[in-house]
Amino acid sequence: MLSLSNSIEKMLRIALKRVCLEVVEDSDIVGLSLDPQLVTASKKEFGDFQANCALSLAKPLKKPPREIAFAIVEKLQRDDSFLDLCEPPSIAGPGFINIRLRTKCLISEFIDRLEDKRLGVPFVESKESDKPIPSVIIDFSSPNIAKEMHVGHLRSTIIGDSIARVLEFRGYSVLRLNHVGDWGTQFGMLITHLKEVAPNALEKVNAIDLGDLVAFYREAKQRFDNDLAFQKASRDEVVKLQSGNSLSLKAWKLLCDQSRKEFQKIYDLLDINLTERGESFYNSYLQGVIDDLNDSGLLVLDDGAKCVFLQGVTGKDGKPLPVIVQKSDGGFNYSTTDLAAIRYRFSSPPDGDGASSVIYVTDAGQADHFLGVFQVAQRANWIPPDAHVEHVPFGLVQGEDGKKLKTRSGDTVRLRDLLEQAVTRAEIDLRERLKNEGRDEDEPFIKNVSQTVGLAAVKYADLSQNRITNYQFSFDKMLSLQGNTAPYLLYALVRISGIYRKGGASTLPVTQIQFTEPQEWNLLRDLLKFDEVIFVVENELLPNRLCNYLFELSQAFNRFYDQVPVLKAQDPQRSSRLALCRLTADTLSQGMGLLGIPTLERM
RNA sequence: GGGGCUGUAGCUCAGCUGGAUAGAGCGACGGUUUCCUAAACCGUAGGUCGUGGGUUCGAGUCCCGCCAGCCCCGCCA
Repeated sequence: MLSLSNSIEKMLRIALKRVCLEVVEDSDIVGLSLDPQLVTASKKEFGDFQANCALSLAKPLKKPPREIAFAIVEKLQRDDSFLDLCEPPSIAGPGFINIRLRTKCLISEFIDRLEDKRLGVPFVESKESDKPIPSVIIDFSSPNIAKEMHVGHLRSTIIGDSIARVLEFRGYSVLRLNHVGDWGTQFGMLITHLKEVAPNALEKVNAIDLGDLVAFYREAKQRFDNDLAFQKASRDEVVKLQSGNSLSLKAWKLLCDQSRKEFQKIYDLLDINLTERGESFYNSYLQGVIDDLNDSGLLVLDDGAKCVFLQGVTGKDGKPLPVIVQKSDGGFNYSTTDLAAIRYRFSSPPDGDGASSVIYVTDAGQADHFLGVFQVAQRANWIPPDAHVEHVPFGLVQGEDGKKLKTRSGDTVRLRDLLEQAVTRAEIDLRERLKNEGRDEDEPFIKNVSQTVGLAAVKYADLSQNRITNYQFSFDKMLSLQGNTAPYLLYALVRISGIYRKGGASTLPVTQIQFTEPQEWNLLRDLLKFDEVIFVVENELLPNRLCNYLFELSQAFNRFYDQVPVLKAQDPQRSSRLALCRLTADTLSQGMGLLGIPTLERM
């Protein structure tokens, strides 16, 4: 309904301007807001839209708001194009203008949707016709080599994936980058440990399976924390690695390959596509970052470290905080890498991606870091004028005790186990239900439904919450099959499939569509809001808005399904309702697809 | 000490440029099945929107103070 509300807004704007001109002089109108303040009606009883402008204009126009509203409505009632779309508007309360779309208008929108594979969502256009479609880089997931993926990665991974899917659907050219932690000081201890524990691994190919990487990492970390000689060896190893020592590189590669295999299992399970481009990719660009910063006069040597001091960000003593780009020992750190990445991503090919927008999906704890890095990049002129860079933060994953789940030293829920458990619990639940209902299903069906439901539940639980707030991790809630959960949405689709299985074929042309029940109109109105929701998700990068919408849509459908017969109805109701079911199914599966959740015909 | 985020029903959370009587879900209580999958639907109960000011015709939403929780704060990422 985006195009409809845009049209109505234009008509309102014209009416509003005329009303204002009757009251004030031409020269005074510039100071007035001519925004009709058209929004979705706050309650269904009020209609489809409401215009709130009369209230805020009361003071400047020195007239009661209801009088202004009345004048606007009067103008609208003389506008044939408006009356073609809407019922005569009404005034309510202190001066709200309530607008209700004509049923023929809703039905014609509905018919358009039925034939539109994109469900009313337009393709993105470049601002200038000669320019290519904007390309967006989404940096998400980004686990660390030699560590297991845990719940924290889950958030970044599925939120990032969903945002990517929405932008792809809109037609952006999207590059999904997995900025894996495949470089840095932790490799010193890992390689040192590897060399001691499994020296053979470096001689032959595939000589060793590292097995549990978490255990391996823990062992190395523990030795690093407690053994001074090991610490020294680790630090030396970092230098060797960074200077390109072949044995060190081999060990490094071994660790990366092993991790990559583990990550890929999770990505396959979750159906996540990513292009791996780890931190190490930017190694050859790090010195360029320093040189560039030096040339632009931003670089300051402080306490032996090369820094850029931030503007407007002060620490203790009120002094500006630095971003350290080269440590006093000559080594680079994560800020250097992130800066190199920004520079590369915005630079034109071949030594860059030429992105018009870069989005980072990481936890909110990194907000300060990114703020600093973005500022430096800005001041170094690495971000083109039309381009933008954005940090999309999300809250912590907390346990049921409300405390952060540990990530560094053990006691982390492994993502693999978590997903497995979700699927197992879905399976137990399914088998129980089959038993209770006396249904007999084969094993492939049970396995497929369990996996789909289990994984969907995990994804949806995370996505359906506003990402800014902390996420309270709870197996029970995540896997609960009632309420605002993935299974509820999946079930609505299953019901629709059921109707088609029982012989639901439309027998009348769409021109005969008509609706009579309030449940039908409610469902129809919800269906037509899909394009607006996608617009919001694209702009706010909040997948939970889409979840909310899909939940409300499912509720509207379930009420319809419960109270209005489809197959038993006579035409034209029967065909009309079948069409409604079809669009509901299309919208739900499209919407869930954008959340990265596959759907089912039966469950 | 400085900065960021959060504080809405017993619990988990929505609340879109400030707008009409603050909404869901779970849990609790009660009802619905000759009918397309009851993983559903309908109803009841439950709120000084952390707190005190301010701006405004109008504040959960904007501004300031305070309280509480969590996170971050120069050579880890």
